[in-house]
Amino acid sequence: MGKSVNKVILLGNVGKDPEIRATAGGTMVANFSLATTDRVKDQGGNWSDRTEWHNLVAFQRTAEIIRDYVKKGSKLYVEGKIQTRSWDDKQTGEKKYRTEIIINDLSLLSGRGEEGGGGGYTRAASTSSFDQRSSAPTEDYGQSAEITDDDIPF
Amino acid sequence: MGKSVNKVILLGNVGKDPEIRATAGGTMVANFSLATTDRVKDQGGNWSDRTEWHNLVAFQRTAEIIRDYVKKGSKLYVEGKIQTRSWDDKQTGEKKYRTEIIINDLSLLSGRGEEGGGGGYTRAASTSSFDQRSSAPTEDYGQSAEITDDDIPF
Amino acid sequence: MGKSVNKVILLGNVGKDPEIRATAGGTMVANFSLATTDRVKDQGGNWSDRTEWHNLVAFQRTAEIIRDYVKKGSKLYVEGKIQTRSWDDKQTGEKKYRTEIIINDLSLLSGRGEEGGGGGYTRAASTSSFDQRSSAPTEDYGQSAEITDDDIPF
Amino acid sequence: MGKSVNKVILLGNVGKDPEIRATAGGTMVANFSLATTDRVKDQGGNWSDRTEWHNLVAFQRTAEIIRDYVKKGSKLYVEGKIQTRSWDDKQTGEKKYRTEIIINDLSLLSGRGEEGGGGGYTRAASTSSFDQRSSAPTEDYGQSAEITDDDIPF
DNA sequence: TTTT
DNA sequence: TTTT
Repeated sequence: MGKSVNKVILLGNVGKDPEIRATAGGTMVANFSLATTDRVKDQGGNWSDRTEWHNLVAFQRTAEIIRDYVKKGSKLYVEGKIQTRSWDDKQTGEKKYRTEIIINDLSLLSGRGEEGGGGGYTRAASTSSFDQRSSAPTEDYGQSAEITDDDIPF
Repeated sequence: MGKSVNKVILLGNVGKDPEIRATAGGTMVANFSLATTDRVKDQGGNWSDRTEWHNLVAFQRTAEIIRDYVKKGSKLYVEGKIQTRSWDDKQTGEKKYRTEIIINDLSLLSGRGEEGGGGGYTRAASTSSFDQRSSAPTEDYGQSAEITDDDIPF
Repeated sequence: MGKSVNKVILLGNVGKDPEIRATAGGTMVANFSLATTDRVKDQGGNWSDRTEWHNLVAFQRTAEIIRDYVKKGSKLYVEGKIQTRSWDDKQTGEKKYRTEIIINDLSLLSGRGEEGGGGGYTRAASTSSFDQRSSAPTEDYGQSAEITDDDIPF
Repeated sequence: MGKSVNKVILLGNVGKDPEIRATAGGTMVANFSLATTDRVKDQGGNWSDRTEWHNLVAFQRTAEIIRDYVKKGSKLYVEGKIQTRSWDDKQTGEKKYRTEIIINDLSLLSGRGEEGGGGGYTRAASTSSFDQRSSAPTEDYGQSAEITDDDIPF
């Protein structure tokens, strides 16, 4: 039949310091919210910003990275999937839903203030780096490779 | 500061025929659910499928395309963004949330039964098609371009 | 510092039957081309289609799946990363480049003719499926959850 | 038939100050290279970094943004599509290929040194911001909404 | 609750 | 050519 795809890409800012817990079974869990902001036209036709808050969840090793490096205000790139959990509210007996993004991969782009533009989580920087190409491809194409109006795709 | 990113990519099957409406202001709206299925390990360590239902919403021209071509069972590729709306429940007075995917782009991959593997919505098939290259690039590289163990990135 | 991201998403049709090989080291490799088609405005201001051919490469288990299920004409969803290899042309002594998409994940959306709209590679369909919700969320929200003009994000 | 998809997502660092030109037809064009770095296992089984250089191209308004805000060292998030141009080399008569990423959308994440962690290109910050939800969803779910081992998707 |  |  072919697999399905459920993929989310977010780039935004963390709203609060993450909450770190462990389940009864001992799995590390990190919970936090991430804001993305959209420019939208409101009813009056004016542009304004609309902030969307996403509930993010990470497990195990990723949860540990979040515990160690992610704070309120951190700018984050996240890849994940959408998952909606449901339960019956004890008070009202109603079914309730909560949609969360389960993080598969993340990249810390910056933190607040003291962290400046860096301070990431990459463990044990590698010592050797091998590029297969010695020179930049930018240099090595002739006159004929220049983009002309014919190449413009619109 | 840099913009934020809120992007969703889904590939799955439509749960029911879409509901098509217009708002009071006359904007066409399409609502439907899309299932994606994940292979997960359950508590017993066995693999099983977990189906996730996503609430999709489309507006205007995209809503019309959905009205005309999308049915229960259709396989769809969708690009969109996550949006959570909230309101106060009239009965209980509680705040309720509903997370939806606002569709930006979609591709109909197949319908049910009679539509076989085709029958999409692309309007007015183009008559001319210009490929810049006449043959598949697969052919045109020499012996030295073959992948060797050194090229394997793992 | 934060990791970087190199991600490609393609949905298109396979140009020829894949070539399957093994490296000297015994790693299975699959090579094939995939076409995606863009609608672009040409110099005369007319809309036309521009087909882009991508060089895809897969290794190991993914290469085996491709060997078994992917054919000329197959419609495929692919996730991967961009990689450019280079070598010195034996004839001219020039540096040559070849950009390829290394497949990380794929979904077979249909095959040619006889396969109709299905016949994928998912092994051993699962017998149990647990949805946390029994019905489509589309049903279960009240009047107040309906989208109004105020909810439209443009 | 359904449309195809050709989408690239990159997050990396700019290798040199962009080159800004205009075509004969007056279209603004920006060219630059972006590095992404992958952690790969080499032949000896050791982890090392492999840097991939991508050729990026932007047109019109996006080219102007790049001219004004993107520099050598800038960290960038980019969305685009893959395009391979070809031409006949005047010297050797051989067919040559150059694969480029045509930028559709970008987000400046930071520059070097003096730019600190900000200084983006978003024009005319909006004055009003309307969130539909007054309080964080993080707070407002009961005990039963907590993630347990049953909720963990692996 | 974030960020500019 | 970048970045840590």
